[in-house]
Amino acid sequence: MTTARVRDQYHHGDLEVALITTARKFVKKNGLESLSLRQIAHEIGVSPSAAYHYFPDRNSLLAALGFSLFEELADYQERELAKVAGASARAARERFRVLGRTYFEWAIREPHFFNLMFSDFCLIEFSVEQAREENRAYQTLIHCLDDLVETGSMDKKLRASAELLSWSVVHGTTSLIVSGHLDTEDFERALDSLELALGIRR
Amino acid sequence: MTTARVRDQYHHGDLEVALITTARKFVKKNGLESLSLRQIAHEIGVSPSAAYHYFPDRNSLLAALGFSLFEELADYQERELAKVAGASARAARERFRVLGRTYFEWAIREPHFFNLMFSDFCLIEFSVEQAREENRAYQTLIHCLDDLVETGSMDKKLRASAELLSWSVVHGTTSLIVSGHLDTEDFERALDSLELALGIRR
DNA sequence: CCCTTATCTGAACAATGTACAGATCATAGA
DNA sequence: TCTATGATCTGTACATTGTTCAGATAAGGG
Repeated sequence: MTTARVRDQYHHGDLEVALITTARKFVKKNGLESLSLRQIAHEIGVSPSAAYHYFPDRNSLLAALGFSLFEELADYQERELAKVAGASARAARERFRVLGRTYFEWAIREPHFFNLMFSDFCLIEFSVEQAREENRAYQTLIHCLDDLVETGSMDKKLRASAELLSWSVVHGTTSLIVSGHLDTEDFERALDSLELALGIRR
Repeated sequence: MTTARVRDQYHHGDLEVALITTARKFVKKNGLESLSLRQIAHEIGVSPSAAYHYFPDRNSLLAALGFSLFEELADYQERELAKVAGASARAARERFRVLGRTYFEWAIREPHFFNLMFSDFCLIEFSVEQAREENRAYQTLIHCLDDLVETGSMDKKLRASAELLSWSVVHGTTSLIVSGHLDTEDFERALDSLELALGIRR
């Protein structure tokens, strides 16, 4: 009785998460620019100024949403990685590609999310918390590269370069494709080139 | 007498470029979000609706600005590249780094410009014209890579991968640094790794 | 010199972010 | 169980924004 689909209580009960959830829905559909606090409030069935009890301004709501999206991405990646567990060289190589592909596919499926995550909005609040979240993905990458070395699938000499290079290539192509400067099929090509350059794949 | 610093004529004479120039100034200082057509018009000394004779809406002005920024970047890169002309292997390698560094430094010096260039605003109008502008930079890269192969500074086998990989790494690290996910010094490290991976440098 | 056309003005409108004073409720303490 | 305190939300208000449109103004060709 405390929560209600159509507002029938003076107190919402879960307004903070409702704000983020609804913001998520709007950003997903129309991107950042058109996002309106008033529309969100209206959708939830709450007054325009209610949001200011949880967020100092519109930017902060966007930042909070961005933060939650980093979590979502990391969750998604870990879920997909679990599907190709295994100690074999083949599994290690597959995990490397899956790690890149999930990043890319996430961005392609929800370009507005990707744009938000790397926009100005996600610069202020993020430092410790975001770093922690991102480290989750980064640690996964490190682990993945170590597996490649251990199974003899990657040139050991390039191991030190591999982290930064992999992340840059994956993020770079993704960003360029999302912004329309490269074609979709370029991603797999870039992944191939990356593997070749890192000495991965027999 | 046709142009005037302080408006004293009914007709401005050069309103279209004045709009872009002034927009450039505002974006440079405060980024995209805060850009206001009314402020621009006020700064120029013209009525708020005057802009609509040249641009259908605010987005189009931003797109036009973005387009001109791609030109600026290409100009800047070509200017810097000219400083390290030469047929030697050393010169070719230096050009490769300069090409990356100018991209990066441009973005670091004017992050708001970089954000605009790869934002949603620059997706609509750009297809033919932007492609041409970007090809200017891309052709430069191709030429640069060919020089590396010719002077024996790059593994020929990796030549095919090099274009996409180089652009992705340079754009990727730049984007991640501008958005605060990597540190500034990571760029040169990434460039080193890229060269190593491509077999460049003795 | 007039008249057509490009250029710009002025007033208007709806929507937005945000501030603030007050209403409403939930709950801890009596 | 009653009450007061604090958290939560409303209502109103304001300045600013993008955008529209009818009309004023100027430039330039016939």
